[in-house]
This record gives sequence, structure tokens and C-alpha cells, in this order.
Amino acid sequence: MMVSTRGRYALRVMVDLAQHQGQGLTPMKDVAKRQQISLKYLEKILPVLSKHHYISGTQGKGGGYRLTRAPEEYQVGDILRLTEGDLAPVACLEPGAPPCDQRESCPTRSLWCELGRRINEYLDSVTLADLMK
Amino acid sequence: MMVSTRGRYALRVMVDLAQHQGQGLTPMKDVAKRQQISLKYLEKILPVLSKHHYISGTQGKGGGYRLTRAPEEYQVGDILRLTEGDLAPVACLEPGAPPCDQRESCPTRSLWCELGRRINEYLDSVTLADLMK
DNA sequence: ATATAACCAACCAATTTAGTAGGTTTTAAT
DNA sequence: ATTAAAACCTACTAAATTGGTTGGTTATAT
Repeated sequence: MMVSTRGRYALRVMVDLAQHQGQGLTPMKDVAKRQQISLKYLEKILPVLSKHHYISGTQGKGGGYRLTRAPEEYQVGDILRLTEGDLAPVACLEPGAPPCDQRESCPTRSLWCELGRRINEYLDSVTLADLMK
Repeated sequence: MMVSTRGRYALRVMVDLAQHQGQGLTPMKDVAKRQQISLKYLEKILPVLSKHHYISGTQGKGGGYRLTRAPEEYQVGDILRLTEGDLAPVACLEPGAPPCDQRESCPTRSLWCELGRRINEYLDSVTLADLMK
């Protein structure tokens, strides 16, 4: 398993926000109820999306979140890389991974690179708008 | 990360065996030394491959393992699914997963299905022979 | 008899995952 | 001015997974 609940929930929240855009701000309480996800857990996942301006949050009564762009302009891959850290299929391809001393001669390295390339390529080819049906 | 050391090591062992086939039986001690992997850990990973007759092991002095088919006849996907359990990109697509009560309406389900399909398709298109260079 | 190989079972430390608990701060409505 | 509701923040935790280790038993060639 490569994508944990963090990435999956984040994506579902984004789709939910997309489906309710134009209705002003959407409070997470509503999203949590609709998506059957713990509100407290969502609150832990969202900050990274708002810090990178994928969504904007307004505090206080009547506040909530909204998308900052049109759904067509969000690539699923971006949302997942942000919430999951990255989408490498193996540990030795992860960003801060300790350099493997056999990486020059590793017969499987190119397999993992190509797999990672294909995974990212596919997820970048899908947008939030595609997921709205 | 989707493929742990279990699958990665198993694959490297299989490539190693492929590169030394025709030289009789290869003891794991040699493979462990060449691949810089703990022998004891390898011994824990290999049984599933020999139980499914991907390799055959001979005990006793002068014993070791060998491939049971030609390298071209091993799909990388098969080796990984066997050692990793499965290659589902998300928990809700894993074999024994509790059925999600929102799966009919889940807007992201088809994304994960298609991603899983592409991952398995690619890994099944590569054989051990391809990894021998 | 001995060395060497696969095979087997129990344990273990560190990390990750999926949360929970309990707040503080900001803002609109009353 | 008070209150309700929202985002935002920090610390903790139980369970599972990962990546092994320890200590053997069994089988076989020399």
C-alpha cells in the first residue's frame, strides 16, 4: 500500500470542496460528516494544503475552506505528493533516502525508476474535475 | 512506499540466481554476501518462493537454490505479489480489506483501480531476463 | 562424524499509521 | 460585549508493520 488515509482523505476533501464551490465557504465539520471522516483527523491533514495555497481557510463563525483555483487546475498527483510526502514506490527512491552504495550496479533500480515515473505520470494526468464525474 | 525490502530483496535474489544459473546450486550464503543482505533475513523471505515452486531448494552440504524455469518466464509482478502479499496502491483495494460502505459512491475509487491496474500491468510486462541486462 | 546447507519458530526495537484529547485564536452574529 | 463557530495548534497513544535477530532442527555430501 502506497497511499495512506492521509492522501486518500485529502483527495476526498478536495473533491468535496470542488462539488460545493460557489456555495461560499465550506466548514470541515460538514465535510467530515459527509465523508464519514473524523473531524479532528481532518484538521491534522489540511494545514499542508492551505499552507501551499491549494485551499484557503477562514477562521471564525461562518468560516470554512474553499478551493483557490478551478478543479481542472488541480492535478491529483500534486495533492497526493503534498499530503503523503512523496509517491516513490520503494524507499531507496524517496527524497531523503540514504544513498544506496550499490545503486550504480543495482539491476532493479531502473525498474523502480520507471515504475515511479509511470505512477506519477498517471496521477498527474487526472485532475479534480475528472473525479467530480 | 509500496514495495518493502521483502519484495525488493526477493527480486534481487531471483536476479542473482538467474545470473548464476547453469552453475548448479547457489547457496544463500553467497547471495547474501554478494547482495549485502542479512542471511537470516533472506531465509525468512525465501520459503514463499520455494513453496510456490519459483525456486527449488536442496538441503545439506553442497546444497542451495536454483530457478525452476528460464528467466524469461518469470514476471516481476508475480514475484512481488507473492512476497509482498499484493501490490494494491491503497488499503481499500487490498484482498481481505473490509468493504467500504461508500464504495458505490466513492469518487476516487476508479482512480485507485486504474492506478492499480497500471502498476500491475507494468510489473507484469517485465521479466527476470529483462533485469539481467 | 562433520561440515554445510535449507528450513523453522519465537522474539524485538523502531517506525508509521490513524487517530484522540484538549486546547487557543479568530471572526461573525446576537 | 458576549457567545458560538470556525480554523489552527500541540501532545499523546494504541495498533500494526518493518526489518531484522536469536537459536535452533533437519537433511545431505564429504
